[in-house]
Amino acid sequence: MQKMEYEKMLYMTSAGEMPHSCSSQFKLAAEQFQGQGQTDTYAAYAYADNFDLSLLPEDAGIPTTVYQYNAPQIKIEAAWECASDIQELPTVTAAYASSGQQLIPPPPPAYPHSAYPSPQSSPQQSEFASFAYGKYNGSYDCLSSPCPSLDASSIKQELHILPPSPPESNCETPSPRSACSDSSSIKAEPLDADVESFIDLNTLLQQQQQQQQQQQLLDIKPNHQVLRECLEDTTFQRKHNLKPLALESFIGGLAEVRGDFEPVISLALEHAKREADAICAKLQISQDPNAWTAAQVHAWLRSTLAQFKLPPAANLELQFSEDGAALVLLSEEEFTRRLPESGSTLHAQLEIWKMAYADQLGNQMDTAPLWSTATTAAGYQAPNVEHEESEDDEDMEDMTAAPAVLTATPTATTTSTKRTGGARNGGSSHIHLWQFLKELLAAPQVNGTAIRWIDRSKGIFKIEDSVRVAKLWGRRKNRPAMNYDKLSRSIRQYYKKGIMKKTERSQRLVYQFCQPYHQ
DNA sequence: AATGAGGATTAAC
DNA sequence: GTTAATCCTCATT
Repeated sequence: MQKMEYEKMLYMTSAGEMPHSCSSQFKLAAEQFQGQGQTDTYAAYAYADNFDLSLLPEDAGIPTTVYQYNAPQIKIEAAWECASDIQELPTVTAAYASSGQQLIPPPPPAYPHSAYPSPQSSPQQSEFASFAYGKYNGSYDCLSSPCPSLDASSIKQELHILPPSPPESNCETPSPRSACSDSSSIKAEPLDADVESFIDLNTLLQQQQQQQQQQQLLDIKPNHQVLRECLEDTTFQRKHNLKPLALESFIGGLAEVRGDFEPVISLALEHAKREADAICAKLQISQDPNAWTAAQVHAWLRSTLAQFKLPPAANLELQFSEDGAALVLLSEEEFTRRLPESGSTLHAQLEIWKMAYADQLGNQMDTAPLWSTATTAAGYQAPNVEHEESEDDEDMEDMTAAPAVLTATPTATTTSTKRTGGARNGGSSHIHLWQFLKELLAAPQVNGTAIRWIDRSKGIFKIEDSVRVAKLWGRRKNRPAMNYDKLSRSIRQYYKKGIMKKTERSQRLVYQFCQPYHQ
């Protein structure tokens, strides 16, 4: 792993090699936080679109830790890139226990799962994508940094020192292109006492603009003199007690990467959820898009169009006759076909809603029992410590521990109490298996790498971890004895119902949604 | 051994 | 009646 691969990673996103799964809506959520902790000059370099690789020091001297400071943002994308390769989470949180860093005792986790971008959306899906790419572009160098000395707790500390956001100045629209002018119409009702900890997008946007200005200034400097100077400057490393990292440890570092970025993603998802809460309250609609009536779909569409300052659709009701359950099954292409100007944005936003709701369900399913076993008075107990009574939960516990770090912050202690923790199934036990599978496919923060799209346009997916998918299904249906044998039997029942089928060339664990169920 | 296919029965709604 | 869970046998990979 030398410079070549280093460069490859560095340009992975800009070269269009960003995995299809790295969705724009996730970036959308992620960029809500990009202002945080980004006051350091180095961050601007990591952002630079035209980051000159020739400026990088030779292999041995790559000051990888310089870019690690940008870790929270970078890892959001980076980790999804590698998420499919990370199955075994124990190493993730084991890092917390072994890092030697001072760890803040975690409160109950707000989010048991890491939040990964939906694999459904294409990079060109929305205008946010280019923005996000521009921002995070060139940041894959962080992938090469296992960050042994910068764990989530330090990230949290960075976030913690941010100036507090004015509680009433919410600009809740997640897109940077959506100004606050419309936000009054969707302003969050004080649904609970946690509103005051709301993240203020105004602040974030201002910080972001400052960074853009910084970047522009840098761009016009000949030979990237400032960049050179900063790359050679090690004060940053000393300041943060960072050590140069061996690129060879990249693979092993991915696990830690995942652990590190989860808090930020949880925060992003948290924000998305709060925004959704506010809109739900205003429109009097369910948080679950599947529950929307056609009229509520229209209300949501109009609200979202206004929110993003998109041209209002004259015949929205005619174009979208679906109810919520059908709406969530529409592809981005279908959205775009109906509304060329705004379809991708609407689809992306809907994906965020779905993700936020799925995350909430995940919390309802898993938070309470996991918290009690995974993070007790022992503090950061290494998750790979056996919990003999709950083998089924070990994968979830692993996902829970990392986000727990962040929940110590003022902005993230919020929903852990407001959720109906411990209420298993959350009233979603009527879900059909095919819907659940689509939900998993759309919410990899829940399923990890257990199931993924092979060819989304054709509705072909693969169950990568049959045991895990079966467990998740069993959890959802409150059927502890569920296994893949039973699950697959149900899937096979779908054959004659025309819901699913095996692919033309039958492959193990590969199934395909039939057309009406996958557009 | 894991997975796939499908029959049969049962339970929940 | 529908759907899924469960159990089963047998075939395939």
